[in-house]
Amino acid sequence: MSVKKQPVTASDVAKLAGVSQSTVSRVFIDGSSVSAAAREKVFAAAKELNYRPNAFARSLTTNESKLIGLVFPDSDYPIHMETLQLLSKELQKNGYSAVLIPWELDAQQQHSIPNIFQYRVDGVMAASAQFNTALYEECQDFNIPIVQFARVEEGTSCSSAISDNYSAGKLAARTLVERGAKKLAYLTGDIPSYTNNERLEGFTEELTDLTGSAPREINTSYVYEQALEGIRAVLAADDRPDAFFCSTDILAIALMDVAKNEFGLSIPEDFQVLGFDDIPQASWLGYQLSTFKQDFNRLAKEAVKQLLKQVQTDDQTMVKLMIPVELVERGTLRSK
Amino acid sequence: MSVKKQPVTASDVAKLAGVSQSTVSRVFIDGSSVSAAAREKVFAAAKELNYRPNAFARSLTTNESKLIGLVFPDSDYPIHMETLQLLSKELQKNGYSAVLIPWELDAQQQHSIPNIFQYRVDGVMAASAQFNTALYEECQDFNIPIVQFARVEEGTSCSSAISDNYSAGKLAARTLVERGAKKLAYLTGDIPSYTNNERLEGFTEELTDLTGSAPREINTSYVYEQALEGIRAVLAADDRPDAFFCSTDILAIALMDVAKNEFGLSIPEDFQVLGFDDIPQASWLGYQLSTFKQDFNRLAKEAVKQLLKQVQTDDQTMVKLMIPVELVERGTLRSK
DNA sequence: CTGAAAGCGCTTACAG
DNA sequence: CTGAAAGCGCTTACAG
Repeated sequence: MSVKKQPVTASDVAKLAGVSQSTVSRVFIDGSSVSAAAREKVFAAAKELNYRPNAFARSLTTNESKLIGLVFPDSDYPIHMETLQLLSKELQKNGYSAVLIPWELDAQQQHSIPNIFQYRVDGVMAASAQFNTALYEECQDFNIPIVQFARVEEGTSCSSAISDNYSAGKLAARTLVERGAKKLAYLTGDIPSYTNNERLEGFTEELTDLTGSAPREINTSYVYEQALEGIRAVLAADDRPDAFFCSTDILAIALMDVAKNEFGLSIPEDFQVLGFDDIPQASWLGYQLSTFKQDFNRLAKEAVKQLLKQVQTDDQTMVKLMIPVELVERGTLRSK
Repeated sequence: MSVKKQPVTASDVAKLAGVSQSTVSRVFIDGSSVSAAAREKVFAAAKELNYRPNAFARSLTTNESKLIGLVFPDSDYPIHMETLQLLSKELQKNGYSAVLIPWELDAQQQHSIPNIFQYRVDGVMAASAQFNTALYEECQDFNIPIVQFARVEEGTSCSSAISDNYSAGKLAARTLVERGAKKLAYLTGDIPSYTNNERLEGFTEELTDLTGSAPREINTSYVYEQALEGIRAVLAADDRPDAFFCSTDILAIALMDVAKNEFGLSIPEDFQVLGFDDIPQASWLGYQLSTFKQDFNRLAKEAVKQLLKQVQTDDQTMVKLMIPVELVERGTLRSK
């Protein structure tokens, strides 16, 4: 074992400061009654000894760890890194730290999820696209609040902070119709999700209201390479849509890539495209994709706020926070 | 405060199993001597009560937390998410968990780094592009091993696992010259880094050996949007290079984007391009970028292995692990 | 192999 | 405001 420097404890500080250990402890607890004089002496001693309260010892008595388990996004989808930053910083701001819970566990490893609970996280933020049932049940068992970030798993009861996908869908329909689209399609991946359904529902309802007919729904894969084939089929057919609302920017980009590179088509002349997410690539020179931007900053703030509320109070009311989405116009829509 | 269920402790399990609390404890420690009979009884009781050893209590006595602080990548660079997954899973595999240390802290927040040390992480993995001096000093003070992932900060003494940038640079020069390039350039960003220097050095040395002259060095920004202007200037000038070795794929893509979209140039006809990283976009239809692929899987494995070695033994020898890089040929190089 | 007991570094009533 | 003491849930010599 490594020769770890003997850590300095509250008692060491107490000795140097000439006060009791209890007093040292109080100095580091907000709202404790300590005289200014004692406080000074303790701070001085603590600084000299480079003292840090031991969070483990603390949580042993307080029964709260100030640790939040973070189930983080699985794919390398371009915005996830930012999301993680936001979430982590927001937690930090509130005095909490994030412990990573790797989402991908095979059957044999399933038992390692419980391991995370050896650390007694106060709450769990689920930001992964996959939803881990074992994790969910474990949280239920231990009465640990869990909130879902930018996702909703149906059939579970946890709070969530998500973008207003339904309204985005409606706005997409309205916008595309306004710009003269006649044959609209909704291009999406292969994994069903609540957020995707909401978006499709909004899109369909609004379009039906406006034109009397529903959009064509095209299912392919969320993975660029695997989406290509399906897209080729759609573009090659006679009934090619003249407007696509894509459920991710990656899909929109895959669509544009095959349209331009393999079919010699122009956008928005041959068809209009609307994406979703506003990933960095959406603004690249070759794409200039019009898309919906999710307010991840606000999503993170709200999600953390809600989680901490559930952690710190008895109020376990499940709430679904809806954050508006913004249409970012670039070059893949016709002008009005 | 929330009504947290009273957690079940080793004593509860002991009572139910009809053994002492010490025995329960031993059952959950690998290598302790416990009779098979006792072990069975304890497991049964633990299962029934849904018992999880409290890691905080444990680390209070063992003086090790099995927690690794993870300073994670700052940008939304497309491969970082994968890296995080790999690192986190590798740690998990070894019985450790990762606590996030947000890298971006303004002056006022600098004190929040020390806070992370209230959790007594056993080691720190620095995977961020930025290097936080406060963190580094804190680690030194507390004698906490730190290893750098895919980066090296000069003037500090910590181990690191990085790609063999020097050899990649040499191979880039050799390859480009082989393919007939005469006017070679090295296109890079604005933030100097050890890894970038190594790559440039390899590139320069090999090129000088081969042709007698050094490459032209072009500095712009690592951010797509901000790189555009500099690239335009280079492409507009008379002395346009006929081959670019780019220090990131993002730069290579920005270069190709302006070349095609604004100058009507073709690649590799008008010039050849070699990237670095092999981000997902490199294989997109519109790019087909030839590039160097870093072996992040191996980097993660080695980095974790090294960190845990330093955590668990007295051997604090600083090592710099060099992982080979692979050239992925796609469409931006001429044929031999 | 196993139990009783001390101790890890804190917080928190309880007295004063 | 402050100190002495109990207690949080474990691990680990120490005896047996």
